[in-house]
Amino acid sequence: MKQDRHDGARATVTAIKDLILAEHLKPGDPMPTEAELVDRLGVSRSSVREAVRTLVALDILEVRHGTGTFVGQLSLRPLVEGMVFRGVLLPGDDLSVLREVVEVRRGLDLSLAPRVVERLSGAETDDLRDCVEQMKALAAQHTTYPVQDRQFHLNLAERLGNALYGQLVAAFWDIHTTVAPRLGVVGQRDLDVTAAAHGAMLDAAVSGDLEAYRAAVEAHYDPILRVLDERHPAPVS
Amino acid sequence: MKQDRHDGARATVTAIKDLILAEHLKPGDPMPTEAELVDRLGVSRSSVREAVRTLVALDILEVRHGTGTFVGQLSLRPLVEGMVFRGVLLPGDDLSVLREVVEVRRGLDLSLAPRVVERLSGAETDDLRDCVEQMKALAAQHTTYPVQDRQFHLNLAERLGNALYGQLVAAFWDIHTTVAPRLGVVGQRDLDVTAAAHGAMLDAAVSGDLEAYRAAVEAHYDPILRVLDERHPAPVS
DNA sequence: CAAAATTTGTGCGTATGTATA
DNA sequence: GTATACATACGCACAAATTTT
Repeated sequence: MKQDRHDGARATVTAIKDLILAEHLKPGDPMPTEAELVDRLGVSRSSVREAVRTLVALDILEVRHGTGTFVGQLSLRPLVEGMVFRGVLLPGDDLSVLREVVEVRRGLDLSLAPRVVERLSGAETDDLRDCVEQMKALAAQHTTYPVQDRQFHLNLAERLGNALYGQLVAAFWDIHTTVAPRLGVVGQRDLDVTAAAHGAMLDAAVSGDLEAYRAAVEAHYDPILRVLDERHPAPVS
Repeated sequence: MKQDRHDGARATVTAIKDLILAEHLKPGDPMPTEAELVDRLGVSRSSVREAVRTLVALDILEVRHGTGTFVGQLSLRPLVEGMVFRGVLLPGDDLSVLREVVEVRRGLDLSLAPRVVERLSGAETDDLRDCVEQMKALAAQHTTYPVQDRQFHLNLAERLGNALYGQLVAAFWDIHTTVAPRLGVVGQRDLDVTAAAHGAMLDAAVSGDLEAYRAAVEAHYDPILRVLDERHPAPVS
């Protein structure tokens, strides 16, 4: 080892990670107690606790008060937390961070288009159909539908055989919907347009029309991008 | 408030975040000292330190020993660290995590294709040309070229007017190149193919040929995906 | 160059809150 | 309800790194 006695912080973090790998622990498995980690790693309680804090922040560990420490779910929650803070800290004159997030969301959906169409053409789509119907009904009452919106994109991503894609879609959905209200971007007026866009995406996908699906995705993100344009001209067309 | 005296951990984290927002601090700005945070937040030094650890893990804070604490760069480093650990912890029988990462990289590049072609057609591309030439030269000597590879994708993303896209591309490049060696995925035999694919991407972009660019992106990721296929059949075509 | 001041890093003891048996 | 095990919080003392005097 390069550092036996010193540099406890970083060394302890990697030591705990190595321990997880060496014991072949999986998400949800129990970790040794703090006291046992102190013994096995040869560092103080403070160092162990601070290292555990670091790993909890990354969702590599999970601590349940009074119960114990467990291997975390390795989710993208750290990405969401960091990007949300970035969004509110660096709004920019043109809400640039929020714009970039929306553009990434559109890019993710567009890059998934071929697979979505392939998977959904002629398939069972009751869950997605339900989401769209609820959205349209709520839009008619001038009510927002965040739950249905998120569920729609999640159900879509779940059918692709790539869990990471689904988690990225969900993560940027979370970032978007958390940052937008804090910056005063509401966009309540386009509820009908957005609900209809979801329906168009679904219709295009089940009928196997790739280009129509791509167009529907564009229409889905058009309202929010126009709201951002009203505040400041887009840096790109 | 539900927790006035207790729950110092989470409360202190948000208190520090609120402090950054209230003072309008930007990345790189100095933070109050630990002692001052103890006074202002009314919690113990241990709590402050653990909260700071959490924020350092998210790159919201940065600590320099003996100097002080500063606002962090809010980068995607936490995403990289988490995904790398996920990649080595959950390799799966089919190296599924690595496959998903590569597929996301391809998706990002494909979704950027229209913009790249628009921006590069007839533009100055000396830096990108240099990268490709160096790659080809190194490939001829059967040498890997990770630096040139990363630089190519970064230079590409930098021209798009969306910093987040560039950081995502760089982050998943880092994840890919960190995880692949640990799982024994080398792919040294396809150095020529990959170098040529970069050249083809550049040629297609400057000539404004969107479809040729898309094809070159596919060719770029084809070698690594074939290597993954050899170990286990792909879950999707 | 050297000493002092400042700031973060580490270790340890103790008291308290919380979940489980 | 009680006991036990565990995590959480606090405070102090000292070590290490950096900047300033």
